[in-house]
Amino acid sequence: MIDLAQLRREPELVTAALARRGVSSETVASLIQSDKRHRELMQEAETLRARVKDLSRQVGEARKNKETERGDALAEESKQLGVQEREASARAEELGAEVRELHLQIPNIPADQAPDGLSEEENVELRQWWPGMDDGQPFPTYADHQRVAHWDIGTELGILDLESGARLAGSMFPLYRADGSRLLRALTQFALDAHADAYEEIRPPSVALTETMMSTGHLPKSQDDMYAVERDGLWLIPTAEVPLTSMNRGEILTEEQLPLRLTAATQCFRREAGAAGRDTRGLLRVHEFEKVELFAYCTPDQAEAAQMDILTRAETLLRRLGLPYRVLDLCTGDLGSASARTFDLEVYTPGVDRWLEVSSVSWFRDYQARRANVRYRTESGTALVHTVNGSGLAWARIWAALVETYRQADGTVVLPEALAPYMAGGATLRRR
RNA sequence: GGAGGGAUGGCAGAGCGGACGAAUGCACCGGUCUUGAAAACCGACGUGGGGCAACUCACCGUGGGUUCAAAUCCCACUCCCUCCGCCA
Repeated sequence: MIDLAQLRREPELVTAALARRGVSSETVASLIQSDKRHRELMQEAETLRARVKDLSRQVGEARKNKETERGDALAEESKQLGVQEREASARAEELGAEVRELHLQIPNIPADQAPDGLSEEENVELRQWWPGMDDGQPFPTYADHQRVAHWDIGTELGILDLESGARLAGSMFPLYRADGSRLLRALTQFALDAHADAYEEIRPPSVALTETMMSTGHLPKSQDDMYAVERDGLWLIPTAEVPLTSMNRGEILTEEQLPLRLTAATQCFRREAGAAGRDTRGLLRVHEFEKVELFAYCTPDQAEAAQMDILTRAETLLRRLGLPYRVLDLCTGDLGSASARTFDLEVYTPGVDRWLEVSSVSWFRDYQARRANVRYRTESGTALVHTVNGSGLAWARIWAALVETYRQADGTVVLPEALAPYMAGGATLRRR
């Protein structure tokens, strides 16, 4: 949620900033309007409430002094006022709900540095990297044996079984087997080890309460993209960002605890409603995937460095895996609604000849913290923390990139050095 | 799933219809004393909302209810503890 106090203080500035990401001034104006009216009604109700409390006190006093008649009269007066107070409170509450609803719908204010734009076409590519680039070599050229889609390689080597996955859970639920399954496990291990120096490893539940989903902004907005376990009021997490952001919900941290950095490997579940059909073959887009997430609560001053650290770590993993990638600075129109600034990492996959998003590194300012009510103690009181997060990395697409990039002429896949320690059965994937 | 007990400020813990936003102890912070520290003493000491301010409202697990008045009474739920059952 954006800061209502700021909206009241500098409405033009906020309106202009939100316009950069396509929020109409009418939307903002209606929130300002409702908020104002809400405060008026609230004051009205509170004044009445104060009078009821005062009269009640007097009733007690009168009765204590055995002034029965005066007590009864005061009680009666208070009772009348109570009726008015309840009405006023109900009106205020009604408008409060309206304000909240409008408030929840307003996306975050984009960072000044975020490039302007309306859609993903206007994202800015900051840089590319590929093996050998630092030695002045050109972007790799790929042989024919590398121009094979991962779903074909997977079937050929018996390491990816999409048919079985579909039989068990429906389409877009991949089933990995043999070396393919082990590769997935190796990747998680590889990444968690790489982040262990600065990030506490967390193994959170894979489901979350509605309340928890609310605090990250996934609900109610993205309800249709989430799997629900309705009977128990639970949702399958779409990313570890959900549990990590809410871990300290409602708490006040000390400044020494910050930046509080966490990492977690979890399954991620996404319904991808409406996405079926296009761009969904193989592992391009799946309902369940494994991901290592990096996350930090920090002070506003630490936020930029914290975001850069996550971006650097994600990039480092890609470099160690020897996979070409590019970094995009998302334009205002393509930012996730809670984000102030986001960098996407896209890996190049030669078999399907595409750039696939494998990480999205975002700075949320205090937008999520306000909803989750996570604060830290400052000299003069408390302040909301900033949150940043990003994947490091999402494995389904990395899996695809690896098998396509490292496919040999003989059809086997020879994995990069970095993974060797984690592939007990050998770094060469072959049919067994 | 069954029976019982519990949930109050950073922690411990009292309060069980009327000035309770809440005793007390500990912790933390400021001060006195001291060469310095400890001890002792004095003081401050929850969070959030509204208001220029005086001030005011909300919050004692959560949500409802009773009452002139609820931390306190009633109902439902959640979580924790003990015991029983089931179980990876």
